[in-house]
Amino acid sequence: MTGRRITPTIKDVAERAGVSKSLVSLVMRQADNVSDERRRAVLEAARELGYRPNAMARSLVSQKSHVIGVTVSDLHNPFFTDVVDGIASAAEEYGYRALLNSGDRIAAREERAVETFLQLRTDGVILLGTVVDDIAIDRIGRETPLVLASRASRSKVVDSVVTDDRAGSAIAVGHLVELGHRRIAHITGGSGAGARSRTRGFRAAMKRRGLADQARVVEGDYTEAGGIEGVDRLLSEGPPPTAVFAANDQAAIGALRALSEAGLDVPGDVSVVGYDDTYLAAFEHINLTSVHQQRVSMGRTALQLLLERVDEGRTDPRHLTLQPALTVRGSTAPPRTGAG
Amino acid sequence: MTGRRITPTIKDVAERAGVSKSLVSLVMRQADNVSDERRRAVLEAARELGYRPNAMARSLVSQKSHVIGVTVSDLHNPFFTDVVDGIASAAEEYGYRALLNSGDRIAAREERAVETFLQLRTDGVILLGTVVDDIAIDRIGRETPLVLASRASRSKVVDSVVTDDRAGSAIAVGHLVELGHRRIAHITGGSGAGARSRTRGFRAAMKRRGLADQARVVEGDYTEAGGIEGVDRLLSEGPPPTAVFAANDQAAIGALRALSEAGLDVPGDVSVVGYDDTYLAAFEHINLTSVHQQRVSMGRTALQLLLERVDEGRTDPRHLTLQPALTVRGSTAPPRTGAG
DNA sequence: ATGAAAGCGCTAACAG
DNA sequence: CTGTTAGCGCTTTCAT
Repeated sequence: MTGRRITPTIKDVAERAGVSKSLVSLVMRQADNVSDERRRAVLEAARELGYRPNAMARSLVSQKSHVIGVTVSDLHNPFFTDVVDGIASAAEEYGYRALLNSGDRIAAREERAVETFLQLRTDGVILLGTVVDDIAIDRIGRETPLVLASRASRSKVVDSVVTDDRAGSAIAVGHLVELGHRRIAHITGGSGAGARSRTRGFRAAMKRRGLADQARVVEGDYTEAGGIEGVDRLLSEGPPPTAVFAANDQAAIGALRALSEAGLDVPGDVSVVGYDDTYLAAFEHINLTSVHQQRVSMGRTALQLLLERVDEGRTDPRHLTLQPALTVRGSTAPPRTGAG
Repeated sequence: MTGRRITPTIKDVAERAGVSKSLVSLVMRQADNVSDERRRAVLEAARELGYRPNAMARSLVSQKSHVIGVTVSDLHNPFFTDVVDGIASAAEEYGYRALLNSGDRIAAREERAVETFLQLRTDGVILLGTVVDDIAIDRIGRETPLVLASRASRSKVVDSVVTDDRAGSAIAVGHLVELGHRRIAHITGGSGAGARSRTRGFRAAMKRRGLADQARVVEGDYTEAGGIEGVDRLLSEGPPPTAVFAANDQAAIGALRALSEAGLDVPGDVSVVGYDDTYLAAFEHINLTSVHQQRVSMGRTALQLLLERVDEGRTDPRHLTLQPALTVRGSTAPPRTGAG
């Protein structure tokens, strides 16, 4: 046990069972055209030796690893980990294995992770919430089957699946307007993923409802601090809004905090809507109405798109859009009478 | 471009550069005993062809993958993702690559993830917050270099690195007692990882300070709901505590919620301390005093332990303990005069 | 400094 | 149904 761990090979099993390597190979791959007697012998020898097929050797010859690589731009973002769940569970169903690598929001790190997957000859790659640019994406897409999750694209060589963020904003605005709100402010997500679409969606929705002049937009950055600053700015300039729509939950939580520090009640004085419907929003302590994305579906869809390329050889690009929904919680209510 | 992607091999590069495969191999591995002229030729051919060494073929012969497998019991737990950061960054420094696989708190899934790594012949495995039992751990430890992170162990065949949870509880109690609290309650983490140690640490610390009779313990389960129930029970039975020490941040947040619903002010009426110091605790909206674990260090340490086995051939077990600290925020303060 | 040959552990025709 | 023969793409002696 203290000596060098020696891993048995197919040859060891063959010798022990008194058969050829091919026979062992067949048995290990559950081929049906093997006599019961030999099969039993092989299985027993394998068990006794603690034999485990070497996946590398196997992939080397079969030119297939049944492994797909996934880079996650930010493992700390609960949104992404839900998407990962979808990817992993779908992969398992289809007989694949998803291996993760975190990029920490740094393009160079993500590219290195991709390089690892390419050298490992994974069957395909999913880039989740990637921050690498379109040029790099196309370059990678020409090297391996590639799909983008939660990252819009019009590439001709890769697939993508995203949530319709403009629609998400429209739903949020719709909810607030139906409650009776008119003076609605929006805290943006700055240059974050999907932030621009969410802001465009907000503006368009307000305009569509004839409230363009009531719409106020302040810059944020998808962080709690950004949400706090955003509300501070909104309260110091002009009449306070009766509702705030933040570009993500973190910013919405910052808004909650700033509003409460300003002595304003949520949802009594001001309603707040977040985006992403992360588990943070569901905390009873926070209880935030939020735009929900189909996270698990996004993951499953990404994997399915990838396998269309890997297993079925599709090469023309597909760009899918998932529809968001609204999870209504306690942070939204009609405005105080006469205040709207 | 639409045809089958054909990946160039070392042979293609050799032919193009007009040299032998061995020469290309040497150049790709930055060997120094190669003439500048040939080296340039090889490098150029490789670039033109878009050659990328096949890591599988390489590992197959060198018996080394430079990849280590990491199973994370719960990717959604921010504590674990920080540990992963530590593992990944240390791995990179030492020339290794960490590949992740989530276990979703299900032993069978974790074991399957491990099986994948074993078949892939990764150089070693780290089990983070694993839920698999000691028997399985020893079995795996006999198959591959293995270290446990955030999971105590006395195994003779694997290493482990954990936080001293009893000390963590002692620090929390010490902080509260120094503020003047005496009637201190504890909400446990049920059967969760480390929960028992935290509770034992709480009891021991209270006893050491002569407050054994003031200590109240209610069962929880590391969730927000558990924290809410815990506080409800504390408030309905006997005199309310002036301080609550929850076994993790989630439960503490539940406690915060229940206390505010009961009309009690934090920290005015009741102080609250959490455990793990996750980013949740740092939200200004939550602002929770919490016991901090050295998460990134834990990850780095786990990787270093693993490499001692992989690179240096160590086989005797090492079990390390990291010391916790307290991050003081706004949820703790002296009790109201005369209330303690 | 460079090349030829052998082989890592496995699968895939091809015979029989 | 089973064994033989070639490789998969690479590293590694061993010559030269």
